[in-house]
Amino acid sequence: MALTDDAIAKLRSMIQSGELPPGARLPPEPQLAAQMGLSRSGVREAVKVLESARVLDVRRGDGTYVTSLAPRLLLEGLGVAVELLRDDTLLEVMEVRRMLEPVATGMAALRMTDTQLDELAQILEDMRAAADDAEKLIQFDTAFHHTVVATTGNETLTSLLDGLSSRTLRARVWRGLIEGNAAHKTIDEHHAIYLALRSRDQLLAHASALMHVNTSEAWLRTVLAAQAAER
Amino acid sequence: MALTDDAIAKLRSMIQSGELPPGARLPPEPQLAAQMGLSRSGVREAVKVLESARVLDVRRGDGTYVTSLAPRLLLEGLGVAVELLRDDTLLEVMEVRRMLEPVATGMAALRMTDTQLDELAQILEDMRAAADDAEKLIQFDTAFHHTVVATTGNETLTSLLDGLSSRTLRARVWRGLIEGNAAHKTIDEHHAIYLALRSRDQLLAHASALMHVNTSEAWLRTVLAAQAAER
DNA sequence: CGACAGCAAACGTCCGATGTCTCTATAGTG
DNA sequence: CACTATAGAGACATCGGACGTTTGCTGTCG
Repeated sequence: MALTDDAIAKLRSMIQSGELPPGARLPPEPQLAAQMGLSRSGVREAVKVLESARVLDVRRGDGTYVTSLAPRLLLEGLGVAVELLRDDTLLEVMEVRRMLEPVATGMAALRMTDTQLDELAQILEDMRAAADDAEKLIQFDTAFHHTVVATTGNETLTSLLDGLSSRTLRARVWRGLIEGNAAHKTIDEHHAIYLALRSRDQLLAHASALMHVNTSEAWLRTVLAAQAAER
Repeated sequence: MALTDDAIAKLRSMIQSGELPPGARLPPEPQLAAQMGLSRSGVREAVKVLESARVLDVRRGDGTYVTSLAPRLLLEGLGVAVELLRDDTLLEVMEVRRMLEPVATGMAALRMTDTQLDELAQILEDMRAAADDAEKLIQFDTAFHHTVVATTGNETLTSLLDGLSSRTLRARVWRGLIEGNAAHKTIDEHHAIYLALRSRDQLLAHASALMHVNTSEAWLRTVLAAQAAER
């Protein structure tokens, strides 16, 4: 096919070139169709694709606008992509986290403010209180890591790591952790990371984060193996 | 809106649940429309979105199929996302590369075969021969880093790093490098990485890769600053 | 047995109509 | 005068059908 894909490419290049800057409003669909030489249907498909990529923001009854193009938006798709990866490639994802998250945590140790540390302490407390509630544990776990990475001030990095730790991936790991009575130990690992961050010790933060991701990876392996055995 | 997005979500969940495994063929569009309770137009938009995300493969005259869902496909979108990032966030991307690529290169040092090393040597030679041809330099530069990272055997990692080093980003850096008469020095950096890999020295590989990314980052800063000054 | 023509199925594209939502300007009201 | 309710215009959402083009298959013919 060509027409619709051409339209997608054309819109993308108009945005990339600055002809359609963030916040700009696109012409109405019929007009856009005329400009690009295809029917409104084709334009709608093209717009829909860019909307799903968070490049365009379609407001019904109003018009279509270019988003802010912030990393947090454009990299959102990474999360859904990871959700669709097959089981055997999840270990690859975990390996990337293992490479990236410790470095990011180490960097966070250098930049974290007292306020942010207190925030972490609060999350840690919540986690302890959540005990065996898998749902809440996952939620606080997500918040913990997000908060740590976010303090690097690098939104791209944060979005990437958020995406790599998709919800279903986290859920699987925690399912294993809880069933294996390792939730408590894992919460302690978070505490260790917290302590390293509070002492602004980059190396220790790096090491504790690596230990932690390693634990997650191990449990993911367990869960995947158990699941494979079921068949 | 709801109908089309519901359809997207429904298709995605059918794929994620394994109801539509890789390679599976979807029902024809009209039938799909009936199943999901919307018109063919809506189905087409949904399919188009998933096709652009490399989740579905639409073959005209034949039918629509689920792709292999390989990381290389699903993470392809990262590249186009990075292409659309605004200039001020490119430095964030570079910072992520700076964190990830050295680790990956270090890992490659442990796993690289002699054949792969020879391949690298060839690329290096090509690079030297390309001299001032920016186009070729970019191409060989891309090949060099891709080859190194690919030897980690981690397709997810490879796709991520490929995506982070988008073509336009590379092009900008090299433009700066050439205009600044630093192309030769940069090629030497590649040589240093190569030597570290050949001696299977993980730490040295890590260090040389960091030095190299750092150089790229510095030139990106220069290019961005020069561009900002133009206005 | 192989090549070719024809057919059926499926996607690509277009068109026009109608529904629904938003924004805005206007008229009305206290 | 300020505020509110409302009517209308504009824009996207969805639908239904029609027609073109491509692909894969199949049955026939040499």
